Amino acid sequence: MPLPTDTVMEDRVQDSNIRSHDTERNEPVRSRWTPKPEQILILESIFNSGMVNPPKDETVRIRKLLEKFGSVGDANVFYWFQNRRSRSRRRQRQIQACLTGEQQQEAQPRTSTTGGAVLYESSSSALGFLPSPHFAPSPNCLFGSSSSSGVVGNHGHVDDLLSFSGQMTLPEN
Amino acid sequence: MPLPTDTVMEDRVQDSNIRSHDTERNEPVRSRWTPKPEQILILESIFNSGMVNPPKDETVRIRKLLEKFGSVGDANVFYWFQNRRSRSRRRQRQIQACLTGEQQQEAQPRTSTTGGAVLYESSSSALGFLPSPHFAPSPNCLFGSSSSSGVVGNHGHVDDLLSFSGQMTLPEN
DNA sequence: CCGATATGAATGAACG
DNA sequence: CGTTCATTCATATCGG
Repeated sequence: MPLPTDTVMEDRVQDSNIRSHDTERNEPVRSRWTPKPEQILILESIFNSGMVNPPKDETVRIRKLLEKFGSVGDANVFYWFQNRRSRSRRRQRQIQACLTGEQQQEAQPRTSTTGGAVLYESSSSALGFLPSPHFAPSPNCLFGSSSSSGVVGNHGHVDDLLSFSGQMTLPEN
Repeated sequence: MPLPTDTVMEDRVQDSNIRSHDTERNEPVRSRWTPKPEQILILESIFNSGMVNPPKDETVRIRKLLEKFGSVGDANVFYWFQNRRSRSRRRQRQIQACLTGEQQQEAQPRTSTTGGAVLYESSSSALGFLPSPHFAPSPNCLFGSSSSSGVVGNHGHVDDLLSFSGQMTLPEN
């Protein structure tokens, strides 16, 4: 079937106008985008509907949709889906690893490779996302590691490292 | 002169990070290369100098230069330039798209693909870049903020909001 | 006030 | 070269 293999998306990196102009005095000016409940609802709907990796076109459409409930940029939508995918995946992998650690169950032949062509991952299967709300992290496999410390006073001196050529042109941006 | 020029670039300021990345001696086993500020400066300089696609030879040279400030491989340099180009490109396109809504600007002087040569980007302007901290680059077409939580009177038709199919598994919030 | 967690944003690395 | 994944950083929110 002619899937819109447009695959021309990837639109992140927009200007994150932080604390620019608070349209409303009730707005505590957030530094980063905070999706409103309605927006989250929409996004999750789409994601759970199977569209885990919307093409550029769809991304824009989604953004326009979300915009009705609050300012949002294409990049935000893009990031949201990316993080969502990544997160879901990681969760599953962790859970799997958790189980395999004791069962060593072989049940994942490559996961069909992410780079295959998974544009619309069919969530018809029982997997893809976890319907469970917030299950307590498995106390067995998960371990919090507070890796603090690491104060390093590095940095050498920037000698004459700019001895290339002085063209110094600021092309973009 | 603190003129809010459009001097922008993805300045990621994460100096006060905890687990710093000391190179020699105490390597906290870093999975991927994290360029140090000095290295970034060098790379950025070169890039802004017009050399957006350094040949192998130059890559090696650059790598050796960077090595003075921390471990780095040729591949890292190579990847860095690739990502840099890609990102710059995307930025422009996004900005352009932003403007197209007003000016319908048609311009993309597709730099001739020099095959595998150096390819000095010609989109050079006359300006020196300044390592400015994180700041709002070019605020153009972007959102602002919004509030209105809860039910919103959809003054703009929500179209087929749930045309994707609402399976909503509602997390827990 | 401080620490842990959740999540948006950035970017290095790799795939096609 | 364009797109996607994985890892990391930064900030918000919560809980003590």
